[in-house]
Amino acid sequence: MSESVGRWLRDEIENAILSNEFGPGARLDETMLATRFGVSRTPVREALMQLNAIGLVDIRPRRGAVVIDPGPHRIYEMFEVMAELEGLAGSLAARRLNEESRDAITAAHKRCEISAGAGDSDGYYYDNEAFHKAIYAASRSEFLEEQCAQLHRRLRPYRRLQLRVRNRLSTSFAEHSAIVAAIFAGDVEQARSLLRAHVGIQGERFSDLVASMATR
Amino acid sequence: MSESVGRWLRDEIENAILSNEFGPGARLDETMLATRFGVSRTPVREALMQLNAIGLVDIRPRRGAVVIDPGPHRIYEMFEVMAELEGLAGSLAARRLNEESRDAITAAHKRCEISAGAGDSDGYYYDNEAFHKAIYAASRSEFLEEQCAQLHRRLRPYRRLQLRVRNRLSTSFAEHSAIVAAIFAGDVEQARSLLRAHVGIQGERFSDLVASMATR
DNA sequence: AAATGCGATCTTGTATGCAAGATTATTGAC
DNA sequence: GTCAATAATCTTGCATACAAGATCGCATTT
Repeated sequence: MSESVGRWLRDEIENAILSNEFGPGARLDETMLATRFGVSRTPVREALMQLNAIGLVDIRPRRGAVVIDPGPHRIYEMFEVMAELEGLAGSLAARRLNEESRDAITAAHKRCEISAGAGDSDGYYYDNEAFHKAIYAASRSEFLEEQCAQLHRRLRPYRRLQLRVRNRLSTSFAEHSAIVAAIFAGDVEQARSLLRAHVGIQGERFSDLVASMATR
Repeated sequence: MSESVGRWLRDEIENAILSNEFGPGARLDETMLATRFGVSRTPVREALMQLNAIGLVDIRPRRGAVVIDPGPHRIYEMFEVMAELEGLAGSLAARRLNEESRDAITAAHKRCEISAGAGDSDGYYYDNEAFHKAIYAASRSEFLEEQCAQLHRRLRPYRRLQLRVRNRLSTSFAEHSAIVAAIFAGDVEQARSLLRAHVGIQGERFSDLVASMATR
């Protein structure tokens, strides 16, 4: 609570959305949220506007805010863009690698190896996140890093769903190893295409997942 | 004024920033803005938060909002990402082209030809914008289209600066022609690399421009 | 019985008020 | 004369109040 109430509320509501407590299509009543969090409507409105700007909620004038439902197709589009941005990050990382970035990537990769070996799906989920963040940072492009982190965050729930798929952990880790090798070898184009494929496949697998769920 | 005051204010302040009336680093005093536009502080605050989310202003708790000064290096980073996204849009356009998109691109390209031939820098500026928007739309990826449009908008002022450079109009138009040919031929990789180069070069030229201005 | 019009109620959008932190000016000491 | 500390002022952040549009329900009509 050391920060302003508005920012705190934004994170709080964002988490509630990402953890599916407020599912897609849910109405976000200002008064309801205000009483729930014990604040007035003003900071609630501010939080909602920020979530609107991020793309998590839709605000229609005089009609309130609702949680956006991206739908499988749009989620696939988001993975497509994510793949491209990660590919760029990987290529820049391969070109500009320094010792600090190299160590950070190595450490994150090691942690992934441990959790993947243990079959710890939740653990791998977090370590995987750190691994990708290390690559963003290694690109040495602050803007790209921010864009990647933001999109990564929005895709979080779907990636989580994704890792539950059988054998995905070891496949993902094997891909990581190849990516690390390419970056460390300074192979710009290889790093780009491997990362693009790594993320892109996630998107495709995701839509498979959704499709299989929908037909049931 | 049919819309809400908040949205109107957001556009108003955004324009003031993009047209350099509020230059980089300028303090955006809430009360000042409120009296200037004849409204209360509440909608001003909302507008500022939206601009903060877009990335145009920086809001530090209890210390007010200031117009962000990206600096040449960060602007170059933004062009770098823009190049990648446009490349993706171009490749998707080449793969998914339909008659409607084809006509839209052709029409926009024709308008560019006319204004470029007339040496009309301002006219070309708008037609060029429409041309790129036509390619975003042709990608048939709504998410990508939105991302491109948003970044394109943020880079607007710098691109404008850019077109003043000598011979840039005819060079740009020639590049457009090659891009259109690649997309219409369905050459996915060619469309991607041409667009990437087209935008990327803008970024490089921009930093040249800034560097030459800075040394004076 | 279904549909449409009217009114009550609820929700959002904007304004204003008040408290707390930040900035600035003034005063005092060295 | 300069630096530091304290007080006054200003600005932001949150809460509350009020107005206007949207939603929902009821009644009336066809």
